[in-house]
Amino acid sequence: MVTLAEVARQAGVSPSTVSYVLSRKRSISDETRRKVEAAIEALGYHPHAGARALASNRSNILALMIPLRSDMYVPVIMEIAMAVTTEAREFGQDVLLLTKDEGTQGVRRIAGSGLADAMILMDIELEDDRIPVLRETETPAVLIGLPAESAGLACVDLDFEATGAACVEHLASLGHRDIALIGEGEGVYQRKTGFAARTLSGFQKAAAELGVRAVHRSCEGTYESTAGVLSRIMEERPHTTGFVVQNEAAIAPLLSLLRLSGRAVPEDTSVVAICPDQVALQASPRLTSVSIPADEMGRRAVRLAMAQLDPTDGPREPITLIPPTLSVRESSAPGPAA
Amino acid sequence: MVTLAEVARQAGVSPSTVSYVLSRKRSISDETRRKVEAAIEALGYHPHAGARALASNRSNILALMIPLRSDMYVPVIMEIAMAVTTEAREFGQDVLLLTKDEGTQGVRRIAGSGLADAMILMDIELEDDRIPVLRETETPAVLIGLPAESAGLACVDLDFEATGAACVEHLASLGHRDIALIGEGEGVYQRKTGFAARTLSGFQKAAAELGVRAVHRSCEGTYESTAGVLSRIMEERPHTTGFVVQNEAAIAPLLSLLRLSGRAVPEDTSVVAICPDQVALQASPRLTSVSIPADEMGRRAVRLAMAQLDPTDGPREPITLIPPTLSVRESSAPGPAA
DNA sequence: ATGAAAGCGCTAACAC
DNA sequence: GTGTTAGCGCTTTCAT
Repeated sequence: MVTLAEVARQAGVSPSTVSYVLSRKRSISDETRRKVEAAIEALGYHPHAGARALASNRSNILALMIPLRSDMYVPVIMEIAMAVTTEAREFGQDVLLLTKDEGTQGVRRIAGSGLADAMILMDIELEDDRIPVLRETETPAVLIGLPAESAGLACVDLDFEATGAACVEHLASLGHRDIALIGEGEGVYQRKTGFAARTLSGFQKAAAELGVRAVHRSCEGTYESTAGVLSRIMEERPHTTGFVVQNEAAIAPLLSLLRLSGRAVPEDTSVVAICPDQVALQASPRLTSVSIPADEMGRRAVRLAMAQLDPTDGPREPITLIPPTLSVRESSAPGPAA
Repeated sequence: MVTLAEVARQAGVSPSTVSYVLSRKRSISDETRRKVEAAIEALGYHPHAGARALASNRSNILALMIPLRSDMYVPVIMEIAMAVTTEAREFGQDVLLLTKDEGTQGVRRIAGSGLADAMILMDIELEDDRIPVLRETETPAVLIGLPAESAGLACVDLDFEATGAACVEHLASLGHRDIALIGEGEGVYQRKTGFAARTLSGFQKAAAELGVRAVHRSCEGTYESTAGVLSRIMEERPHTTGFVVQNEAAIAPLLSLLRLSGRAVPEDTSVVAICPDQVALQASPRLTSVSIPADEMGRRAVRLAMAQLDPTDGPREPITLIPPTLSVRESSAPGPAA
């Protein structure tokens, strides 16, 4: 193993100089810097992570806690994880992957061991039991999602309330008067993950304001359950011409079912999805959608985490709600003339 | 921060004793052990990861390198990552997430810094440039996938050759004489990831042996490309009654298209998928499939990695090919009587 | 069965 | 602009 001391010897300087060349915490003459860099290169030196963590009290690791098996659409989680990892590298940080089933124990372990400098938590429940531990241990942390009580915590999330409203507004502006929200599975609402409820709330408020008749049904996302939900909606509200789909798993079945029942999209029926762009683009027809900005959420989470570690103790903005972006594609068109 | 020294003082023993209680590397009297454990509990002590890594030359971290954006089905990657993480915890290890785009640099960085004790690499290409670096740096490593030259490397993968064959055998045994393989996108074959080619090879050999007419078409997985592939197959081989689908993204479009064209599954046409069980189960009808044993692959990879770290230097088995399991469900049925 | 003490490789005062 | 050196918290000989 190549050590900093060896690099120093090879370069003919002191160990601390090598350290300072690396950390840029003190000015170094060009000549010295060159010698050191040459030695580093020649020896293929990499600082020992553990030694550095011990001496500096900084591990340069961000812990990311993600759901083990989730109701949420897996690609979204994956995209967030990749965004976090990529952005973290920009700050010279690595990412440690933890599963949510480690729960409060996991948070304690990370906080206590100095394994990570900060934590990023996903799948936040309204009354998430990890939050008190975060507060108690004073671990720098960023939540992706919104808990009931977020005081003093950094949070990032899509503005789901505005998202629900945006979908209604789009359909209403096209002249649809009867619309339906095909939501997440029952479990998601009961686990109080917040986002589904917030979408629903925005959906209902906007519908009320715009005078649009709106129904909501939760849906498990299988072909059968989607078929059941769809037929119930069409029985109760035969004039429904607009659908908002929140459960990504239900998208394919819904399109397939509409096609089978002879309702053309977008000629007879409009569909607006809340899903990653990738999903909206690969469907046929390409879907009008509000995208889930997984990449941006992940990157922002990292930046908020880094801000907490930074000495420049700027006032931490408590909650970052990313405004929804609705992209009009091929699945929505003017509805029945009123 | 609670240190081992504080625990020692509180328990009235020496620091080394506390260390030995933790590592179980020396026998400790029951009484001493109890005192130490009580102190640990009372103080909420967690060993400092960096200090431990420095002193022991073991980080208790496994690095997992996964594709950033992949041709492979995302849920499979995710499931492997989760399996690795879960299994790693069983060995007291944590998982560091790296992206494949860090490439050989990433491998060098990890190997040189002692950040991880071993690496697990996914998305292995036939001539993967990370492999020489692994050899050169003598980093303990496990590959999930099969490179062209695997000498001296631990590998885990599904036996895709046998998988392709198993699908053919199943369809042949049901009396299908004309079958088609809807494969991965062109890119996957060209990037030489091996698994797609191995499946094809097994498919073709088995077909030849069993006297079944077989075609293969690559498919990007979008609705349009699936439609194109399907219509071309049906033009060229109108008697095709059996499909094997390897590209998971093509499953939903294929089922939808078959339904539209009036071919009932499984009455008129049989479909066998190569996909995670979860996907096979949520389709309608539930699909006969060879499952991708993501969980088992991840767990085995961890065990192989741990075996390399272990002093008990048992002979390392070079390649672990997991035999395919075909589960008969509702999408396959007897074909045309010959 | 337990203790004392020498590092592990790096950072960051404290010198100059 | 550079060197000297005292730790960081733990593991692990070497003693007893």
